[in-house]
Amino acid sequence: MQSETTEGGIFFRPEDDFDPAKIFECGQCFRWNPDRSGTYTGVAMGRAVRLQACEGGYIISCTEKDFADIWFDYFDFGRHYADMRARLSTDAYMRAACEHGAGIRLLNQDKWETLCSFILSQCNNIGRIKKIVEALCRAHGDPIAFEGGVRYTFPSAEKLASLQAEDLVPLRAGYRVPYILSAARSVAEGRLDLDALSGLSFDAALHALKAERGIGDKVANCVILFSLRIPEAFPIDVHMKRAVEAHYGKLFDPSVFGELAGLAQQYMFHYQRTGKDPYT
DNA sequence: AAACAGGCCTAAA
DNA sequence: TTTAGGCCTGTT
Repeated sequence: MQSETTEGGIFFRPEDDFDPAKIFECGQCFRWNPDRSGTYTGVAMGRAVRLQACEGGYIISCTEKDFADIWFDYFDFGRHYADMRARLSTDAYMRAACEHGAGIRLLNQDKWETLCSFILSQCNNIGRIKKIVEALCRAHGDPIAFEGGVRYTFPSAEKLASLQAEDLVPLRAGYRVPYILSAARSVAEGRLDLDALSGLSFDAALHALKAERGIGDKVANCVILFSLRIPEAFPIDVHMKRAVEAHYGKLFDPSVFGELAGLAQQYMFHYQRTGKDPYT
């Protein structure tokens, strides 16, 4: 990947798929927002950054060290998405989904933030999830100075574990509050070691996550795919269920996509939500 | 107004 | 093993 220090941050030229709008709006993250010009600002990995398109590439407002140590991996620049799309284009439907989703990348996000955010996501729409997450960060995260204003980090599991349910009433997160507090305590007290999970098999990681209150198949698969980097995770929500059954029937097994299953899911999901699939 | 959201849990077949 | 109803809250 070509990158260099420039005015306002690091200039980089992605080798293949990189469409910020698709990456940030395809439902895998909740803390990136665009302005009118399509420039995104986000808070992730304990930092606030701006990502803007420019002639021939993009500029991200960070140091060279952070680009190498954090953002390269966060944006999954080590994998070749054009190749993976080609390998997933095994039938007319997947070809259409891959083409429609060209530019998507799977982010490698913070494990605890992903776990907590997707617990909050259950039975909620993206707008409300984002509001709840921002309220959580504003109230309990650490402030970061950013472009003359202030942003807030995602609060650590230890921080949340020190709170009571009544402290989180202002989030308006309802019955999900006890779930995130319980998860925070499991992580803070070492019963749930998220870093260790990423070294396990998919089945083992799934089993460990589902042992937590408030974490079922869907949330666990999101955590595994979006933060544990175990690529065969395949989250199935109501939209995915519809897409899968329409094209592959009720007996579909995501393992037919092997290690590309998670990415296949993203393309299918995005196509289902924003594309024009004549069969669903 | 009543139903429904990008699930999960529990109880009951 | 599968299914129904309830759950906080906000929106339609």
